Amino acid sequence: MSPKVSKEHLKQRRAKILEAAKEVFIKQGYEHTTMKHVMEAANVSRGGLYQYFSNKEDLYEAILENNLSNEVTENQDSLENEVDSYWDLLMTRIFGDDMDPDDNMDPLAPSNLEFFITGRNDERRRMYGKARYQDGYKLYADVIKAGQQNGEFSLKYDSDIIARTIVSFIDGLAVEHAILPLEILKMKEQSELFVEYLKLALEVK
Amino acid sequence: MSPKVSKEHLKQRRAKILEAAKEVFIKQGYEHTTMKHVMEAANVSRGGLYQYFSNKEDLYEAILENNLSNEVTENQDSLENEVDSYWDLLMTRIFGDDMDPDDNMDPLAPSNLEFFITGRNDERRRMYGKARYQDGYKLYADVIKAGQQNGEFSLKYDSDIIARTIVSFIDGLAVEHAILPLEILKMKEQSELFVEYLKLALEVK
DNA sequence: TATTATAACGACACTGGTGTCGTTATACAA
DNA sequence: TTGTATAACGACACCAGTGTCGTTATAATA
Repeated sequence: MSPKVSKEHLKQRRAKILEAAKEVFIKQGYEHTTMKHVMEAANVSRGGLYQYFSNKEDLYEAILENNLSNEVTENQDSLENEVDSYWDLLMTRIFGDDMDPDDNMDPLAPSNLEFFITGRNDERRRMYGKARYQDGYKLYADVIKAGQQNGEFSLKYDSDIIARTIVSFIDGLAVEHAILPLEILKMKEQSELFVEYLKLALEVK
Repeated sequence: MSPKVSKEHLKQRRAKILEAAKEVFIKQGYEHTTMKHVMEAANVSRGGLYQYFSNKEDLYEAILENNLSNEVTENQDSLENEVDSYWDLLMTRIFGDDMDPDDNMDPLAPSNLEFFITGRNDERRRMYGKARYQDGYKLYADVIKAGQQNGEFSLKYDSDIIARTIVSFIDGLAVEHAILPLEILKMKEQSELFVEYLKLALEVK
Protein backbone atom coordinates (compact mmCIF):
# COMPACT_ATOMS: atom_id res chain seq x y z
CA MET A 1 0.00 0.00 0.00
CA SER A 2 2.91 2.36 0.28
CA PRO A 3 6.59 2.17 -0.58
CA LYS A 4 9.76 4.14 -0.69
CA VAL A 5 8.53 6.90 1.55
CA SER A 6 10.53 9.71 3.07
CA LYS A 7 12.46 9.22 6.28
CA GLU A 8 10.09 11.69 7.76
CA HIS A 9 7.11 9.56 6.97
CA LEU A 10 8.76 6.53 8.50
CA LYS A 11 9.49 8.43 11.67
CA GLN A 12 5.94 9.63 11.93
CA ARG A 13 4.52 6.19 11.39
CA ARG A 14 6.81 4.79 14.01
CA ALA A 15 5.85 7.53 16.40
CA LYS A 16 2.17 6.87 15.81
CA ILE A 17 2.63 3.22 16.59
CA LEU A 18 4.56 4.02 19.72
CA GLU A 19 1.90 6.40 20.88
CA ALA A 20 -0.87 3.88 20.34
CA ALA A 21 1.18 1.12 21.92
CA LYS A 22 1.82 3.24 24.97
CA GLU A 23 -1.89 3.72 25.48
CA VAL A 24 -2.45 0.01 25.24
CA PHE A 25 0.30 -0.76 27.73
CA ILE A 26 -1.08 1.79 30.14
CA LYS A 27 -4.50 0.24 29.92
CA GLN A 28 -3.65 -3.44 29.89
CA GLY A 29 -0.21 -3.65 31.41
CA TYR A 30 2.87 -5.18 29.89
CA GLU A 31 2.25 -8.87 30.33
CA HIS A 32 -1.32 -8.88 29.17
CA THR A 33 -0.95 -6.88 26.01
CA THR A 34 -0.23 -8.74 22.84
CA MET A 35 1.10 -7.58 19.53
CA LYS A 36 -2.40 -8.03 18.22
CA HIS A 37 -3.72 -5.48 20.68
CA VAL A 38 -1.12 -3.03 19.50
CA MET A 39 -1.87 -3.76 15.85
CA GLU A 40 -5.49 -2.92 16.39
CA ALA A 41 -4.86 0.19 18.44
CA ALA A 42 -2.33 1.51 15.96
CA ASN A 43 -4.17 0.42 12.83
CA VAL A 44 -1.27 -1.52 11.48
CA SER A 45 -1.15 -4.97 10.08
CA ARG A 46 0.89 -7.68 11.71
CA GLY A 47 3.59 -7.40 9.07
CA GLY A 48 3.57 -3.66 9.31
CA LEU A 49 4.11 -3.68 13.02
CA TYR A 50 6.93 -6.18 12.85
CA GLN A 51 8.64 -4.02 10.30
CA TYR A 52 9.21 -1.45 13.01
CA PHE A 53 9.59 -3.55 16.11
CA SER A 54 10.81 -7.08 16.21
CA ASN A 55 8.85 -8.12 19.27
CA LYS A 56 6.99 -6.85 22.31
CA GLU A 57 10.09 -6.34 24.39
CA ASP A 58 11.70 -4.29 21.66
CA LEU A 59 8.57 -2.22 21.34
CA TYR A 60 8.35 -1.57 25.04
CA GLU A 61 11.96 -0.58 25.31
CA ALA A 62 11.38 1.96 22.58
CA ILE A 63 8.61 3.46 24.68
CA LEU A 64 10.84 3.53 27.73
CA GLU A 65 13.56 5.24 25.73
CA ASN A 66 11.12 7.88 24.60
CA ASN A 67 9.85 8.60 28.06
CA LEU A 68 13.28 8.73 29.59
CA SER A 69 14.69 11.19 27.09
CA ASN A 70 11.64 13.38 27.64
CA GLU A 71 12.25 13.49 31.35
CA VAL A 72 15.94 14.08 31.04
CA THR A 73 15.58 17.04 28.72
CA GLU A 74 12.94 18.38 31.04
CA ASN A 75 15.17 18.26 34.04
CA GLN A 76 18.69 18.70 32.82
CA ASP A 77 19.20 22.43 32.69
CA SER A 78 17.41 23.25 35.92
CA LEU A 79 20.63 22.74 37.87
CA GLU A 80 22.73 24.86 35.55
CA ASN A 81 20.91 28.10 36.11
CA GLU A 82 21.40 29.37 39.60
CA VAL A 83 18.94 28.05 42.09
CA ASP A 84 17.41 30.03 44.90
CA SER A 85 16.08 27.03 46.79
CA TYR A 86 17.38 23.53 46.38
CA TRP A 87 14.60 22.37 48.60
CA ASP A 88 11.97 23.65 46.21
CA LEU A 89 13.86 22.12 43.34
CA LEU A 90 13.96 18.79 45.09
CA MET A 91 10.26 18.95 45.84
CA THR A 92 9.32 19.64 42.24
CA ARG A 93 11.59 16.82 41.10
CA ILE A 94 9.77 14.44 43.36
CA PHE A 95 6.22 15.66 43.16
CA GLY A 96 6.11 17.65 39.93
CA ASP A 97 5.31 21.27 39.47
CA ASP A 98 1.87 21.13 40.98
CA MET A 99 3.08 19.26 44.03
CA ASP A 100 0.42 16.63 43.56
CA PRO A 101 1.89 13.16 44.03
CA ASP A 102 -1.11 11.71 42.28
CA ASP A 103 -0.68 13.68 39.09
CA ASN A 104 2.99 13.07 39.01
CA MET A 105 2.53 9.31 38.95
CA ASP A 106 3.73 8.07 35.61
CA PRO A 107 0.78 6.19 34.11
CA LEU A 108 3.26 3.73 32.75
CA ALA A 109 4.72 3.00 36.16
CA PRO A 110 2.70 -0.16 36.78
CA SER A 111 3.75 -1.57 33.43
CA ASN A 112 7.32 -0.66 34.16
CA LEU A 113 7.15 -2.58 37.39
CA GLU A 114 5.80 -5.55 35.48
CA PHE A 115 8.45 -5.25 32.86
CA PHE A 116 11.34 -5.23 35.25
CA ILE A 117 9.99 -7.56 37.88
CA THR A 118 8.80 -10.32 35.58
CA GLY A 119 12.01 -9.92 33.63
CA ARG A 120 14.24 -10.08 36.66
CA ASN A 121 15.83 -13.38 35.64
CA ASP A 122 16.76 -12.11 32.24
CA GLU A 123 20.28 -10.73 32.13
CA ARG A 124 19.53 -8.09 29.54
CA ARG A 125 16.49 -6.83 31.38
CA ARG A 126 18.39 -6.71 34.65
CA MET A 127 21.12 -4.57 33.18
CA TYR A 128 18.57 -2.30 31.68
CA GLY A 129 16.77 -1.93 34.97
CA LYS A 130 19.98 -1.27 36.80
CA ALA A 131 20.95 1.49 34.41
CA ARG A 132 17.59 3.15 34.76
CA TYR A 133 17.77 2.93 38.52
CA GLN A 134 21.17 4.58 38.56
CA ASP A 135 19.98 7.37 36.29
CA GLY A 136 16.85 7.70 38.38
CA TYR A 137 18.42 8.24 41.71
CA LYS A 138 21.25 10.34 40.35
CA LEU A 139 18.54 12.82 39.44
CA TYR A 140 17.87 13.32 43.13
CA ALA A 141 21.40 12.79 44.35
CA ASP A 142 22.64 15.67 42.23
CA VAL A 143 20.17 18.11 43.68
CA ILE A 144 20.91 17.00 47.19
CA LYS A 145 24.64 17.17 46.69
CA ALA A 146 24.37 20.65 45.25
CA GLY A 147 22.18 21.71 48.15
CA GLN A 148 24.68 20.33 50.60
CA GLN A 149 27.60 22.12 49.01
CA ASN A 150 25.58 25.26 48.98
CA GLY A 151 24.95 24.86 52.70
CA GLU A 152 21.22 24.71 52.37
CA PHE A 153 21.18 21.04 53.38
CA SER A 154 22.95 19.37 56.25
CA LEU A 155 25.78 16.95 55.58
CA LYS A 156 24.51 14.60 58.24
CA TYR A 157 23.58 11.91 55.75
CA ASP A 158 25.16 10.88 52.51
CA SER A 159 23.33 12.35 49.54
CA ASP A 160 23.42 8.96 47.91
CA ILE A 161 21.51 7.23 50.63
CA ILE A 162 18.87 9.90 50.80
CA ALA A 163 18.45 9.78 47.04
CA ARG A 164 18.00 6.02 47.21
CA THR A 165 15.45 6.46 49.92
CA ILE A 166 13.50 8.81 47.72
CA VAL A 167 13.50 6.35 44.86
CA SER A 168 12.49 3.60 47.21
CA PHE A 169 9.66 5.69 48.57
CA ILE A 170 8.41 6.38 45.07
CA ASP A 171 8.65 2.71 44.17
CA GLY A 172 6.65 1.83 47.22
CA LEU A 173 3.96 4.31 46.31
CA ALA A 174 3.98 3.06 42.75
CA VAL A 175 3.30 -0.48 43.87
CA GLU A 176 0.42 0.54 46.02
CA HIS A 177 -0.91 2.94 43.45
CA ALA A 178 -0.89 0.09 40.94
CA ILE A 179 -2.60 -2.42 43.15
CA LEU A 180 -4.94 -0.63 45.47
CA PRO A 181 -8.15 1.27 44.88
CA LEU A 182 -7.50 4.97 45.27
CA GLU A 183 -9.90 5.43 48.19
CA ILE A 184 -7.80 3.43 50.56
CA LEU A 185 -4.45 4.72 49.44
CA LYS A 186 -3.91 8.10 51.09
CA MET A 187 -1.02 9.07 48.91
CA LYS A 188 -1.13 12.63 50.06
CA GLU A 189 -0.80 11.87 53.72
CA GLN A 190 2.02 9.48 53.07
CA SER A 191 3.77 12.01 50.91
CA GLU A 192 3.40 14.73 53.50
CA LEU A 193 4.89 12.52 56.13
CA PHE A 194 7.73 11.68 53.83
CA VAL A 195 8.40 15.35 53.24
CA GLU A 196 8.58 15.91 56.98
CA TYR A 197 11.10 13.16 57.07
CA LEU A 198 13.23 14.67 54.34
CA LYS A 199 13.17 18.00 56.13
CA LEU A 200 14.57 16.34 59.18
CA ALA A 201 17.17 14.35 57.33
CA LEU A 202 18.39 17.38 55.44
CA GLU A 203 17.91 19.68 58.40
CA VAL A 204 16.15 22.18 56.25
CA LYS A 205 14.61 25.38 57.70
CA MET B 1 -2.06 -45.61 40.66
CA SER B 2 -3.70 -45.02 43.98
CA PRO B 3 -7.26 -44.69 45.14
CA LYS B 4 -9.38 -44.19 48.20
CA VAL B 5 -6.59 -43.00 50.40
CA SER B 6 -6.88 -41.47 53.84
CA LYS B 7 -7.62 -37.78 54.28
CA GLU B 8 -4.20 -37.57 55.78
CA HIS B 9 -2.55 -38.85 52.67
CA LEU B 10 -4.43 -36.37 50.55
CA LYS B 11 -3.34 -33.54 52.76
CA GLN B 12 0.24 -34.60 52.60
CA ARG B 13 0.20 -34.93 48.85
CA ARG B 14 -1.33 -31.51 48.56
CA ALA B 15 1.25 -30.10 50.90
CA LYS B 16 4.06 -31.69 48.92
CA ILE B 17 2.75 -30.14 45.74
CA LEU B 18 2.45 -26.77 47.39
CA GLU B 19 5.96 -26.96 48.69
CA ALA B 20 7.39 -27.86 45.32
CA ALA B 21 5.29 -25.24 43.60
CA LYS B 22 6.49 -22.59 45.99
CA GLU B 23 10.07 -23.37 45.13
CA VAL B 24 9.29 -23.08 41.45
CA PHE B 25 7.54 -19.76 41.90
CA ILE B 26 10.42 -18.43 43.94
CA LYS B 27 12.85 -19.41 41.23
CA GLN B 28 10.92 -18.49 38.12
CA GLY B 29 8.39 -15.96 39.27
CA TYR B 30 4.65 -16.13 38.87
CA GLU B 31 4.18 -15.22 35.23
CA HIS B 32 6.89 -17.43 33.86
CA THR B 33 6.07 -20.63 35.65
CA THR B 34 3.69 -22.99 33.98
CA MET B 35 1.71 -25.87 35.33
CA LYS B 36 4.16 -28.10 33.54
CA HIS B 37 7.02 -26.72 35.59
CA VAL B 38 5.09 -27.45 38.73
CA MET B 39 4.21 -30.95 37.55
CA GLU B 40 7.85 -31.73 37.05
CA ALA B 41 9.03 -30.21 40.29
CA ALA B 42 6.34 -31.97 42.28
CA ASN B 43 6.47 -35.26 40.39
CA VAL B 44 2.82 -35.24 39.57
CA SER B 45 1.08 -35.86 36.32
CA ARG B 46 -0.98 -33.18 34.66
CA GLY B 47 -4.21 -34.85 35.73
CA GLY B 48 -2.90 -35.34 39.21
CA LEU B 49 -2.02 -31.72 39.64
CA TYR B 50 -5.36 -30.54 38.32
CA GLN B 51 -7.09 -32.76 40.81
CA TYR B 52 -5.77 -30.55 43.58
CA PHE B 53 -5.66 -27.15 41.95
CA SER B 54 -7.84 -26.01 39.13
CA ASN B 55 -5.33 -23.57 37.65
CA LYS B 56 -2.20 -21.58 38.34
CA GLU B 57 -4.03 -18.76 40.07
CA ASP B 58 -5.77 -21.17 42.39
CA LEU B 59 -2.47 -22.84 43.15
CA TYR B 60 -0.75 -19.59 43.90
CA GLU B 61 -3.51 -18.39 46.15
CA ALA B 62 -3.17 -21.57 48.14
CA ILE B 63 0.49 -20.78 48.67
CA LEU B 64 -0.34 -17.24 49.72
CA GLU B 65 -2.91 -18.57 52.15
CA ASN B 66 -0.33 -20.88 53.67
CA ASN B 67 2.24 -18.17 54.10
CA LEU B 68 -0.17 -15.71 55.54
CA SER B 69 -1.53 -18.04 58.17
CA ASN B 70 2.03 -18.89 59.15
CA GLU B 71 2.86 -15.26 59.72
CA VAL B 72 -0.31 -14.52 61.58
CA THR B 73 0.11 -17.34 64.05
CA GLU B 74 3.69 -16.27 64.49
CA ASN B 75 2.74 -12.76 65.39
CA GLN B 76 -0.62 -12.89 66.98
CA ASP B 77 0.05 -13.56 70.63
CA SER B 78 3.03 -11.26 70.98
CA LEU B 79 0.74 -8.35 71.79
CA GLU B 80 -1.28 -10.27 74.36
CA ASN B 81 1.55 -10.92 76.76
CA GLU B 82 2.74 -7.73 78.33
CA VAL B 83 5.39 -5.94 76.38
CA ASP B 84 8.36 -4.17 77.86
CA SER B 85 9.27 -2.27 74.70
CA TYR B 86 6.87 -1.61 71.88
CA TRP B 87 9.75 -0.18 69.96
CA ASP B 88 11.61 -3.49 70.03
CA LEU B 89 8.43 -5.28 69.11
CA LEU B 90 7.93 -2.99 66.15
CA MET B 91 11.50 -3.50 65.02
CA THR B 92 11.26 -7.25 65.08
CA ARG B 93 7.96 -7.07 63.21
CA ILE B 94 9.62 -5.10 60.49
CA PHE B 95 13.05 -6.63 60.34
CA GLY B 96 12.63 -10.03 61.92
CA ASP B 97 14.32 -11.38 65.01
CA ASP B 98 17.83 -11.03 63.74
CA MET B 99 17.27 -7.46 62.62
CA ASP B 100 18.61 -8.26 59.18
CA PRO B 101 16.37 -6.71 56.51
CA ASP B 102 17.91 -9.01 53.96
CA ASP B 103 17.06 -12.21 55.74
CA ASN B 104 13.59 -11.02 56.49
CA MET B 105 12.79 -10.53 52.83
CA ASP B 106 10.14 -13.01 51.86
CA PRO B 107 11.60 -14.97 48.95
CA LEU B 108 8.16 -15.01 47.47
CA ALA B 109 7.88 -11.24 47.55
CA PRO B 110 8.87 -10.71 43.92
CA SER B 111 6.30 -13.22 42.77
CA ASN B 112 3.72 -11.59 44.95
CA LEU B 113 4.42 -8.28 43.32
CA GLU B 114 3.99 -9.93 39.94
CA PHE B 115 0.81 -11.60 41.00
CA PHE B 116 -0.86 -8.47 42.21
CA ILE B 117 0.54 -6.01 39.72
CA THR B 118 -0.11 -8.02 36.58
CA GLY B 119 -3.52 -8.88 38.00
CA ARG B 120 -4.43 -5.32 38.83
CA ASN B 121 -7.23 -5.17 36.27
CA ASP B 122 -8.88 -8.27 37.56
CA GLU B 123 -11.57 -7.53 40.10
CA ARG B 124 -11.02 -10.66 42.13
CA ARG B 125 -7.30 -10.16 42.33
CA ARG B 126 -7.74 -6.52 43.32
CA MET B 127 -10.00 -7.42 46.20
CA TYR B 128 -7.59 -10.06 47.31
CA GLY B 129 -4.71 -7.62 47.22
CA LYS B 130 -6.66 -5.03 49.11
CA ALA B 131 -7.50 -7.48 51.88
CA ARG B 132 -3.90 -8.51 52.23
CA TYR B 133 -2.76 -4.92 52.33
CA GLN B 134 -5.22 -4.14 55.09
CA ASP B 135 -4.13 -7.13 57.10
CA GLY B 136 -0.53 -6.25 56.44
CA TYR B 137 -0.53 -2.75 57.72
CA LYS B 138 -2.83 -3.52 60.59
CA LEU B 139 -0.01 -5.68 61.88
CA TYR B 140 2.08 -2.56 62.35
CA ALA B 141 -0.76 -0.22 63.20
CA ASP B 142 -1.70 -2.34 66.20
CA VAL B 143 1.75 -2.23 67.67
CA ILE B 144 2.02 1.49 67.12
CA LYS B 145 -1.39 2.15 68.60
CA ALA B 146 -0.56 0.08 71.66
CA GLY B 147 2.73 1.89 72.04
CA GLN B 148 0.98 5.22 71.79
CA GLN B 149 -1.59 4.32 74.40
CA ASN B 150 1.16 3.08 76.61
CA GLY B 151 2.91 6.43 76.26
CA GLU B 152 6.03 4.98 74.76
CA PHE B 153 5.27 6.56 71.39
CA SER B 154 4.24 10.11 70.65
CA LEU B 155 0.73 10.83 69.38
CA LYS B 156 2.06 13.35 66.91
CA TYR B 157 1.14 11.23 63.90
CA ASP B 158 -1.74 8.90 63.29
CA SER B 159 -0.73 5.30 63.84
CA ASP B 160 -2.46 4.44 60.61
CA ILE B 161 -0.34 6.69 58.48
CA ILE B 162 2.86 5.52 60.04
CA ALA B 163 1.85 1.92 59.51
CA ARG B 164 1.13 2.63 55.87
CA THR B 165 4.47 4.28 55.53
CA ILE B 166 6.13 1.18 56.87
CA VAL B 167 4.35 -1.02 54.39
CA SER B 168 5.20 1.38 51.63
CA PHE B 169 8.83 1.35 52.65
CA ILE B 170 8.88 -2.42 52.61
CA ASP B 171 7.21 -2.51 49.22
CA GLY B 172 9.79 -0.12 47.88
CA LEU B 173 12.60 -2.28 49.16
CA ALA B 174 10.91 -5.35 47.77
CA VAL B 175 10.80 -3.86 44.30
CA GLU B 176 14.44 -2.97 44.36
CA HIS B 177 15.42 -6.23 45.94
CA ALA B 178 13.60 -8.01 43.14
CA ILE B 179 15.10 -6.03 40.31
CA LEU B 180 18.57 -4.95 41.27
CA PRO B 181 21.77 -6.86 41.82
CA LEU B 182 22.56 -7.01 45.52
CA GLU B 183 25.86 -5.15 45.25
CA ILE B 184 24.23 -1.90 44.36
CA LEU B 185 21.32 -2.17 46.73
CA LYS B 186 22.44 -1.00 50.17
CA MET B 187 19.40 -2.33 51.95
CA LYS B 188 21.03 -1.95 55.32
CA GLU B 189 21.82 1.70 54.99
CA GLN B 190 18.37 2.43 53.72
CA SER B 191 16.84 0.50 56.56
CA GLU B 192 18.94 2.27 59.13
CA LEU B 193 17.90 5.60 57.78
CA PHE B 194 14.31 4.50 57.86
CA VAL B 195 14.65 3.49 61.48
CA GLU B 196 16.00 6.93 62.30
CA TYR B 197 12.96 8.31 60.64
CA LEU B 198 10.59 6.15 62.64
CA LYS B 199 12.32 7.18 65.83
CA LEU B 200 11.68 10.79 64.98
CA ALA B 201 8.10 10.24 63.96
CA LEU B 202 7.31 8.29 67.10
CA GLU B 203 9.54 10.48 69.26
CA VAL B 204 11.09 7.47 70.82
CA LYS B 205 13.97 7.77 73.30
C1' DT C 1 -10.10 -62.58 48.72
C1' DA C 2 -13.06 -59.97 45.99
C1' DT C 3 -15.10 -55.64 45.37
C1' DT C 4 -15.17 -50.91 44.80
C1' DA C 5 -14.34 -46.07 44.95
C1' DT C 6 -11.15 -43.06 43.33
C1' DA C 7 -6.11 -41.06 42.99
C1' DA C 8 -3.22 -40.69 39.52
C1' DC C 9 -2.21 -40.85 34.86
C1' DG C 10 -1.19 -38.98 30.12
C1' DA C 11 -3.04 -38.43 25.48
C1' DC C 12 -5.77 -35.15 23.31
C1' DA C 13 -8.12 -31.26 21.43
C1' DC C 14 -8.11 -26.53 21.72
C1' DT C 15 -6.66 -21.82 22.16
C1' DG C 16 -4.07 -17.78 21.57
C1' DG C 17 -0.01 -15.78 20.56
C1' DT C 18 4.24 -15.45 17.66
C1' DG C 19 7.25 -14.37 13.79
C1' DT C 20 7.79 -15.16 8.75
C1' DC C 21 7.21 -14.64 4.02
C1' DG C 22 5.39 -14.20 -0.52
C1' DT C 23 2.34 -10.75 -2.52
C1' DT C 24 0.49 -6.22 -3.54
C1' DA C 25 0.30 -1.52 -4.19
C1' DT C 26 2.51 2.84 -4.65
C1' DA C 27 5.80 7.03 -3.66
C1' DC C 28 9.60 8.56 -5.60
C1' DA C 29 13.47 8.82 -9.16
C1' DA C 30 14.60 8.78 -13.83
C1' DT D 1 5.33 8.15 -17.88
C1' DT D 2 7.62 4.33 -16.59
C1' DG D 3 10.30 1.55 -13.59
C1' DT D 4 11.66 0.20 -9.16
C1' DA D 5 12.49 -0.20 -4.34
C1' DT D 6 9.99 -1.13 -0.54
C1' DA D 7 6.03 -0.14 3.05
C1' DA D 8 2.32 -2.49 4.21
C1' DC D 9 -0.36 -6.44 4.14
C1' DG D 10 -2.43 -10.87 5.99
C1' DA D 11 -2.35 -15.85 5.52
C1' DC D 12 0.27 -19.34 7.41
C1' DA D 13 2.89 -22.64 10.02
C1' DC D 14 4.33 -23.20 14.43
C1' DC D 15 4.59 -23.53 19.37
C1' DA D 16 3.54 -23.52 24.19
C1' DG D 17 0.34 -23.78 27.48
C1' DT D 18 -4.25 -25.17 29.12
C1' DG D 19 -7.94 -28.01 30.93
C1' DT D 20 -10.50 -32.37 30.08
C1' DC D 21 -11.56 -37.06 30.07
C1' DG D 22 -11.45 -41.93 29.52
C1' DT D 23 -8.35 -45.40 31.44
C1' DT D 24 -5.63 -47.77 34.89
C1' DA D 25 -4.01 -49.28 39.13
C1' DT D 26 -4.68 -49.86 43.96
C1' DA D 27 -5.89 -48.74 49.09
C1' DA D 28 -9.53 -49.41 51.85
C1' DT D 29 -13.48 -52.19 52.96
C1' DA D 30 -16.41 -56.11 53.64
